[in-house]
Amino acid sequence: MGSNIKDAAAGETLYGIAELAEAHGVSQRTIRFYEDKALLSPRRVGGQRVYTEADSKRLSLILRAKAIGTKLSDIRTFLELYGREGEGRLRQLEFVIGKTAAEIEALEAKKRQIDQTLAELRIIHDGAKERLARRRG
Amino acid sequence: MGSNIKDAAAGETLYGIAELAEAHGVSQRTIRFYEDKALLSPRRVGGQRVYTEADSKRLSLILRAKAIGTKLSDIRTFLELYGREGEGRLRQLEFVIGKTAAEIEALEAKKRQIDQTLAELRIIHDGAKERLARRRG
DNA sequence: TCCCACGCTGACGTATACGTCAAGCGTCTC
DNA sequence: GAGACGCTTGACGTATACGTCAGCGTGGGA
Repeated sequence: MGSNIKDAAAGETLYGIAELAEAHGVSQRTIRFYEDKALLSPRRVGGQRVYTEADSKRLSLILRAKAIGTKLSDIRTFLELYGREGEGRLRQLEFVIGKTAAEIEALEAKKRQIDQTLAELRIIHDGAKERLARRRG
Repeated sequence: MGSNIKDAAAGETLYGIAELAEAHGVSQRTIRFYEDKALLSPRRVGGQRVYTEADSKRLSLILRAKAIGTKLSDIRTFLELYGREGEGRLRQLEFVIGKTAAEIEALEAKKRQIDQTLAELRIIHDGAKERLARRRG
């Protein structure tokens, strides 16, 4: 039972949209939305979407990128980089190098901002804890 | 002469909305929007908004929080914590401690995600650079 | 004195990221 | 074979974070 599609002829593991949604903790609507945005492009079996392990990992990437505040449109261009990464054309390589460098810099800047905010939060947190302790002590 | 309001009676430095917007690199509309959302509440002088240094710092906080992906509504509750932080009532202290702890944890999780993404990006980046070097070498 | 730059408010528009609802089709089950 | 599910598409709705535009008021310089 479970609707996992594992044919006798041991192919790779495939998933239906319900499973994928469940596994990643997102709604089916969200997954279809990502498909509209060309972030995912599952195979179709009689009209129904069928996802591979690769699709699943891709979705993980998407969700992680989203979690750190990357726009879906940016995520899309990045996934294209991933895809093209294997190709060797010069212009493409330069493009990839530039894009990744820029993104790396942006993320490191974000980390610095987070660190600064963390520092402030800890001051407030620790201060409040101390005052609480004094009141009780 | 810039419209900086510095009266003879050396009070604190005050800013008009244009200056504040310029200084922080945001639009006036954005600043008014934040006021609608109760993130800022400048004094009024004959209907016009007048901002203090404190307002300016507050705006910095808001913008940094936004940059790391915090929703404006969350930023607002956090600014309220900042404000109340001085008070000593027990329930408030506990509230602040809980909220800040949760936020600290969330930010650290975000940092971990960023680190993971950074690692992946560096692999792609370095790989592309290497292939580029080989082609040219 | 007149006019323009600046600021204010309010209404409406836009982009992003989904949620919700309706209607239809295929299949599984009793 | 009749529901009951599950999945599909399409249309419309919603929340967030602003941008844009119109219309009005005010103060200061030519």
